Order: sequence, then C-alpha cells, then structure tokens
Amino acid sequence: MSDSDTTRQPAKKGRPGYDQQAVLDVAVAAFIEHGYDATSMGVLASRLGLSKAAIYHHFPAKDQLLGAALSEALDSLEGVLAEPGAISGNAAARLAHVIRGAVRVLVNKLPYVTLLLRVRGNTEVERDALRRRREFDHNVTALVEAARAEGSLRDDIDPRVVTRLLFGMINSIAEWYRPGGPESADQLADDVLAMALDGLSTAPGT
Amino acid sequence: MSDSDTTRQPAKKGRPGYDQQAVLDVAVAAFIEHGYDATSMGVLASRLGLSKAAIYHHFPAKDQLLGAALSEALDSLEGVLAEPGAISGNAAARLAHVIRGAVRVLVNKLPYVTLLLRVRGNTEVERDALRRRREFDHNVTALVEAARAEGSLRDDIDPRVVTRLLFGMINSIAEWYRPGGPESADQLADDVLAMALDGLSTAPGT
DNA sequence: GTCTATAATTAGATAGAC
DNA sequence: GTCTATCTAATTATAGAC
Repeated sequence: MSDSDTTRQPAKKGRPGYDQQAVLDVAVAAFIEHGYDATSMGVLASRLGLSKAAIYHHFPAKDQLLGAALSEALDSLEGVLAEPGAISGNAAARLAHVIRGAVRVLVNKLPYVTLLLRVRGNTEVERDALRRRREFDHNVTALVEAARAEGSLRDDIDPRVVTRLLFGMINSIAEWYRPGGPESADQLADDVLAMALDGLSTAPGT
Repeated sequence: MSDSDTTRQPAKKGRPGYDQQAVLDVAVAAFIEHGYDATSMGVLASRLGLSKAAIYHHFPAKDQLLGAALSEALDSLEGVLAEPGAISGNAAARLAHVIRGAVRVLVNKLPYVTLLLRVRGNTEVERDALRRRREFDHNVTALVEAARAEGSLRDDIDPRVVTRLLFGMINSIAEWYRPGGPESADQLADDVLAMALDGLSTAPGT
C-alpha cells in the first residue's frame, strides 16, 4: 500500500533466478512499449532471457501479468481516497489532497498506472480493472460536487465534465513524465493545481 | 479537409458492396472497441459480414486500414494550424483559436482522433503518425511560448508542461465524449478554455 | 527455476473461381 | 466485389526432464 518505488533490486543471487516481481516489472515495461496485445510471450521470454515456459512458472497466464500490474495501480489510487487528508476538512482541501495524491501515485507507480490508463476491457481482468477505476472516478466526482456546493468551485461547468477534464490533465502526465526528469512529483502537482484552480491567463475573466 | 461528419450514408446499392470508406469506418469502430492489435482480420470480416479475403480487395494490408484513419485525423489537426485565425492576431487569440479548433476536430472526427491518441509506434505506419503528431505539438508549444512572451499567460509554469497539460485535457475528451450527448463541441471548447485560462477556483490565487 | 519439445489454435495474407 | 480454400508463421499454453 505504500506507493514509493517501482523498481526492486535483484535482492537475490547473481542472475537467472527471477522472482515474481522481477518478471512482472520486465513484462510491464514491454506492455508499455508495444502494447499488451502486441507483446507476445515469445518476445517477453527474449527480454527476460528465459524460455516461454519459464514465465508460466511465475504466472499462470498472460493476462495475470496484466492483472497484477493493474491491481498495484488501483490499490494505490484507492489508498489516496482513504488517507486522512481526503476524509476530513472542507471539500476544496480534500479535493486538492486527492489531486496531489493522484499525481504522486502516477509518478511513483508510473508503469502500473500507465497500463491502467490504457485498458479497454478486452478480457475479464481488464473489465474488473475498469470497474474499480470507474468507482474511483465516482468518488472524485462526488468531491467536486461537494466543493461546488461549498462555493469553492465555479458552478458554470458540469461537475462530471470538470472531473473528466481534471483527470484528463493529470492522467496525461503518464504519457510524457519520465523519472529523473526536471520535474518532481510535488512540483508537477503544484503545476496541475495552479492551472486547474487559478488558470493560465494573466487577465481575469477572459 | 473539411472536418464535419464521419459516418457516410451507404450511398450505393442495397447491401454487400462495400466501398473503401465503408470498410474503413467499420474497421475503425472495431479498432477502438478492442484495440488495433487485438482486432483480427477474422473478427473484422465477421463485423462486415464478409470473408477475410474481401477486405484485402479494399486495403492491401491490415496496417493500411490504420494508416488511412490516422491520416484523416492528422490532416484535420494540421488544417487547424493553417486556418486564418491560427495565423494572424495576437498569440493569445491564435492559441484560443487552435484550442477551439482541436476540440472541434476531436468531436467531428472522433473515431479517427481516438485511434491517433492510442498509437504507440509499433509499425512504420504508426511511427509516421507519431512524427506528424509531434510536429503538431511543437507548433502549439511555440504558440504557448509566444502568448507567454506577450504577457498573456502566466510565466511560472514551463511552456512544454503547459502544452502537455492543455492537450492532456483536450485529448481526454475522446475517452468519454459521445455524439448526441448533452454537450456540443462549442460548449465543450468553452469549458476547456474557461478551465484552462481562468481556472476552477472562485477564490483568486489559491 | 529453467529447459526442450510440442500441442492446438489463430494470425495475416494469397490464389484463383465466380 | 466477394467467395472458398489454403499457406506459412506466430500465438498461448502444456508436459515432463533436469
């Protein structure tokens, strides 16, 4: 449930001798690069330097690799909604906390969240993930509505549109953010909040 | 180059007797539903009520179906940058024009743009599309920089981050907008501009 | 934990008739 | 413009040895 760090050290011996997590990380990187469907167990095996059969020792099927990655992302996102800062305080503060938390999770679990954002519901594993993601969205929309009712947010845009544009902005970070780049997660969260809440314009009321 | 309407009438005879455009539209719908890689020529044939071989009469290969769709999207987006409103006037007005134009293209060519936004560069066709899309982004970033130099936009966020968050917001519309829904393209563009330029907050300078 | 070998199925694509 | 039939290669997954 802690959302720091996505890459584990080998932790074990010298070389071959993968554990589940190490196999998963390589698989996730491949899924991101070529897409889940376009990544065959064959190229996955090449990347790992293993035979295809060896992968089946760690995961019973290809879609379980995806499932494990999606769960990791969803556990973290749902965790944000359960944090104290998302539960107590006025709605505007809780919403800001959730926005910061979502950016933090996105950055800290970048590969897993990246996969989550690309899921289309082809398999039962993917449909499960979509269901959990939709519930997360509903919870955020409720927060937006509360902040609006409170008078903290403008009321001339539909709350669902607001939530969608807001997370459109946040989620798009997965398409270009790379760890070790110039921006930190906190700075990125500041930028998102500044743009979303105060806007880009220097002239008021364009 | 006109970007209205994506669905053509049969225009021809009674039933089987597809033309290229009709085949393309069915293929694009399938690609969106299941993803390009997960859509086999077999299921495509079923959807069309044709044999696989018949599809090859209209398109020489599977990736040419994708290529035709991506070109349509890119032609329209590039067309926006060539419109008078994107060329003359101050930078802030030109940027607003491009944002409105991008939303308009997104809505009017929804299926094609949706596919464009999902391309990862697996094939040469996809890499070509990514190159064109990158150039579009560069042109918009230049506009953001000009608007900033002009004093119209806040200068405490990196222009590339601004462009990416802005188009993250715009492009995310493809994930939920459905024609015939409550929002019109113009209204949606208004919402995007309102949120991006003036922000959501009712309190100034949060 | 990894291997070789292979089963069973499906993929994209073509030939040639109508 | 569409068909049936077919090709080759690749796909996911399993069996069983080491």
